[in-house]
Amino acid sequence: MAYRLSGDEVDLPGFFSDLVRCETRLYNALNDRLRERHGIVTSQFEFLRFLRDHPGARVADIAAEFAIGVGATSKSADRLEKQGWIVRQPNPSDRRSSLLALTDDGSRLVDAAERTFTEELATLIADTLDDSSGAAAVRAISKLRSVLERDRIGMPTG
Amino acid sequence: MAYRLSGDEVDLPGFFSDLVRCETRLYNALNDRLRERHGIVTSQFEFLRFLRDHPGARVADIAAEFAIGVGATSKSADRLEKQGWIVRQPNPSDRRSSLLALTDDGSRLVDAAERTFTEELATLIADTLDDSSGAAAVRAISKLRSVLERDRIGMPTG
DNA sequence: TCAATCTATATGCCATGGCATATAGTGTAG
DNA sequence: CTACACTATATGCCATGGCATATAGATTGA
Repeated sequence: MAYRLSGDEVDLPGFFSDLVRCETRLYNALNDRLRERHGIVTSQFEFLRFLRDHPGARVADIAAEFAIGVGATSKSADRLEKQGWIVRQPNPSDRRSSLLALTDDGSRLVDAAERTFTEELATLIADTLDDSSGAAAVRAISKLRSVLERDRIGMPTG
Repeated sequence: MAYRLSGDEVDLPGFFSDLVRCETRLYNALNDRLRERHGIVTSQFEFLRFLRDHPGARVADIAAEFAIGVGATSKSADRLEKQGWIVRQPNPSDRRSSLLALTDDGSRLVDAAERTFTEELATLIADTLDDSSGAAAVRAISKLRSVLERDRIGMPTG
């Protein structure tokens, strides 16, 4: 026991519950606001924002980013394309895949939705995280994400 | 600006992305392991564990705990009941609702699954969170959950 | 009492995601 | 060149959850 000096052992199942509950409630609250103001939900906003920041991404790139299956990503792209917010452009270097890009409408939508998203998120969590413990939490979650991504934890099969 | 002394301002959208990505990957990884060993997924494990720790809970209690709709909760209970892991017992003080409880099979299942869950979770995150920043993160997420629940943020309508 | 109202749950329809599989296109060994 | 393995995406079926609505039971005010 000489090497177990810290009092930092944590209740991991309790932490996991807290993490999931926070995520659910924040997602729900952001959904409500984005739906009411822009007719989209948070997952769609995240998809569009990623595409704005990574133009020409392929379906597989998006699936990897969000740790969802490529099938689900393809269907999600179908729906956004049907709404006229994104387009599939032929990929000159590989005809199996398409390069995805925002339309002008999609571009306007994501910029407007981002303002709502940022504002709502600030009202939801800024006060609670605005101390040194909050800053530590932000760093720790960022590190956890890096580790999970590095080790390719929790990638769906399809 | 005299009162803005700290350098702790955080990138809230970045934090939200990290939080969601962690949750997704952890949930996926736990799903894989629980499915392979016990034939259930994480949401079912959480439902059963809550019922073990709150015997006689009603559908509405479970919906509130997990911040999901009562309709979804009712359907989830249907599926668990069909598997023989829970039962709906008549509520003597209100015939509109039932008191939910684990069967013996459900009880055995949740205990076995809990061992898998705890073990897998430790493998996934113990190392990363085992420092003072991790402990701070655990406290901050716990506090955030409390605030969100206190303010009833992100409760679905139905 | 009893009508109006409220509450708890169940159910239907829709959207989304997982997983399995199909299909088209790529790369490669020979 | 060409068969064979591999890869990227699309699609079908299923499970799950949101939201709207239906229904039974509880509550309340006159």
